Amino acid sequence: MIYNIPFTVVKGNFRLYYIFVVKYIEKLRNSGLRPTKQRLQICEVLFGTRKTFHFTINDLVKKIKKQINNNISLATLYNTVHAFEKKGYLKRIPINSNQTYFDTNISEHHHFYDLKEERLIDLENADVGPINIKKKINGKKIKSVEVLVKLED
Amino acid sequence: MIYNIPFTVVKGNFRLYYIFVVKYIEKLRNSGLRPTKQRLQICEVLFGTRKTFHFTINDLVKKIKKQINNNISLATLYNTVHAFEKKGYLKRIPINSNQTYFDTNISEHHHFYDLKEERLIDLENADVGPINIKKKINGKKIKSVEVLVKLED
DNA sequence: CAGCTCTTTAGAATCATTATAAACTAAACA
DNA sequence: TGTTTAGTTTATAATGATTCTAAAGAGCTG
Repeated sequence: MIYNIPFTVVKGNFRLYYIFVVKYIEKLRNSGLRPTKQRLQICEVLFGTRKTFHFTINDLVKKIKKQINNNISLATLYNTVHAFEKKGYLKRIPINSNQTYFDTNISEHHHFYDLKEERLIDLENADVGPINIKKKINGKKIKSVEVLVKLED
Repeated sequence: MIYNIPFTVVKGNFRLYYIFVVKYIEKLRNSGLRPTKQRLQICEVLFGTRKTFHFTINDLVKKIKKQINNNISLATLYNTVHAFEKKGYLKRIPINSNQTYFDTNISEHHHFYDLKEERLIDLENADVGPINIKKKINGKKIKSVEVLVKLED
């Protein structure tokens, strides 16, 4: 299959880049999302690094501005992040904050929240013993179990 | 000590009422908060029932309107709820929502969140097996461990 | 009662998020 | 390849929870 890459590569290794972009195109098509220029650029920023990370929409705005030679409207960032969340490519982190936090680490895991520094830290599943929920609510099943560990000095 | 109750009792048993109000006056004074008419009325709504409950500021507005023969400004509700949270009389529930949820149950416990009905349900500590956090962050200590169990049909 | 500080208040301001509706574009089809 | 269709992007407006402001009110101490 021939892929029509919807934007030009400004710098870097085109071949490698092409492979990555094709991967995202497949991913998006497979989940019924059209691989637009904006979505591919957002994929690159969110999923193009080895390390996973936490971010708010505001953080993403800054990352896009820094990494991409193009502006993406705020509405598109919201739409895309929400679409990715719905498809399971991102997770929303349950924490009280004026902004919503998302996580590119979609594995089952938990979080530390450093109250002083207002910083989230991953807590892998292996770092938390098994959690046994004894109570049952009839007609309902458990979709997820999320642990937030607040830290102080 | 003589207490000057800063508002009149509209209906009900005055004697019993007086005892409750005095209890709240002590509570507030002991934590450095002046026992104002508004704070006592809010105490009544939040702590005057046997059962604990979850609420948003918006819920509280409705409860106040229904139960108290007096209007309390929105700013005061925010101020008071935040003051009570700071003193440990209320807990903020870590959940993603456009509104902040508070809990009058300040015991160590967790929550179910019914995604379909958008409803919080208490999960007492005894309903959850012990949680063992194996990872340590140096210089930091654990302040709280909160579990959110999401439910689906 | 006087003086002081804390509290309440209405209304304005802020800020994240969502809605709108017009322009745009990927995909399907002729 | 051009046309059609449905999904997307965009600037901008609207919404809504929360916070700010500063002036008036009310506990508290002496």
